[in-house]
Amino acid sequence: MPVSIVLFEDNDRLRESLAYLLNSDPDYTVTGDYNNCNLAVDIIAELAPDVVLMDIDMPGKTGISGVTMVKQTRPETAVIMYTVFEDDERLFQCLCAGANGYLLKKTPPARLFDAIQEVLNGGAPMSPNIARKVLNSFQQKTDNLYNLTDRETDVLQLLVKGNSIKVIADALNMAFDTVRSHLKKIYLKLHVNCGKEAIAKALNEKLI
Amino acid sequence: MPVSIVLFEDNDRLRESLAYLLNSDPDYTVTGDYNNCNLAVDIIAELAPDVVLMDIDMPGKTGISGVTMVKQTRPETAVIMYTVFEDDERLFQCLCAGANGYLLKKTPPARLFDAIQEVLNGGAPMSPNIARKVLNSFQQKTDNLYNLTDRETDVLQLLVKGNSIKVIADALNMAFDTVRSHLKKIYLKLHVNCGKEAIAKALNEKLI
DNA sequence: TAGGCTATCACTCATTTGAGTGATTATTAT
DNA sequence: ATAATAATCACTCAAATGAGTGATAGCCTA
Repeated sequence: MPVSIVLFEDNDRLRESLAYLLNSDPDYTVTGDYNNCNLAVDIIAELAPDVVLMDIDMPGKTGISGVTMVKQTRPETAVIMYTVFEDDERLFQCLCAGANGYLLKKTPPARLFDAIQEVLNGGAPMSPNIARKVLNSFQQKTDNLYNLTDRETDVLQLLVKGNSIKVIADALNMAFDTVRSHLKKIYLKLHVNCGKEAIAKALNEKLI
Repeated sequence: MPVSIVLFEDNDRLRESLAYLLNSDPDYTVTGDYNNCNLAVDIIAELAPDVVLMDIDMPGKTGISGVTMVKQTRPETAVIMYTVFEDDERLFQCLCAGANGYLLKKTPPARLFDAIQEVLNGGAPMSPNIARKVLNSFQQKTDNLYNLTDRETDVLQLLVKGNSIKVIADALNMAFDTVRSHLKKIYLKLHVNCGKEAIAKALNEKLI
């Protein structure tokens, strides 16, 4: 049985040529193609495709919510984004929504067959730039963006683990009021007003 | 000028056959091969290779600290992990250390040339399983692991942004004491003792 | 050597928070 | 119909925290 594919792509010419290309190989069959993903839930439930190729910028719902809908309806359907966008914002939104691959439209069309095979074999096809961005996102290290001193960093690290001032003081062998003194400077430097905000900022921006 | 490559791999037979394979193509040259990465800093500083192939399990320092050393010494050298390990633990440690690619040893050797080209072109070659794991890591949403109710989730979301009880109460149109009531249940369910710990746990485990 | 930065500690005061206890209402499940 | 759960609100009390102010000592630099 050929691999069944559904396309969501608002550029009619592109969508039709993609369908033509994929259908030209008997191992693949496009069972549906749409210029928006507003009804993605019903479509996916009905067609139950193996693979979805999803554009991002479409009238109505974006491809990002498209991924969410597909995955909620049928998690086993593999979704490959197919878009011109390579900004971090949209990229990571798609990944968080559950995309299984991310190809830029400059990808040579022949590579689509490889990508579909790859995703069916449990892989995650990505354009080179995209893969690099994804890997880079793991390299934390904000080069001490807020100019915290060594001691302030010590205090912040313990604070972020949820320790109270008293415990931090014990752990670092300093007086209770010294910790509070450091905390005040930390809050100033991070532009926050309390420990809770500092923890949130430190974790979100990987300052620790 | 051929692409210069350094190998760190403690299996002598494998290392030698890799070197032989890569040297067989005049576009590539292995300028050094080592059975451990203890002296990686000096080696990289001296040889300044374009690409490093790095094993993980080696006598002395692991390939994980190997990546760190290479990247600290010469960030522009691309490091491709080449290992049998595909556990999340080591994988993400390597990525955080700055690895630019991650290939499993079951990769067909011919694919090494592609991978090296890919990494030189700003890509991030990964074995399919690895790429999938990496993408999956973005799908947060621990399916309500701690059985928080809808309202508790509302409160936690606001808490995590650093809001005070008073602000949360206003935002959710509930009484101050209602928020405190929800917070107590949240702390119970998360097994924490205070808001700071709750924030840390929520962010670390992506509960929100 | 004078000024700046860091690390240290102290004291006050008002606010915030955690913990304990208890209660009402509505919805859901058995 | 009864029990369980969720959501709501109230009150107390002690502890933790933030903000303000100030001080001392060591180190580095201009």
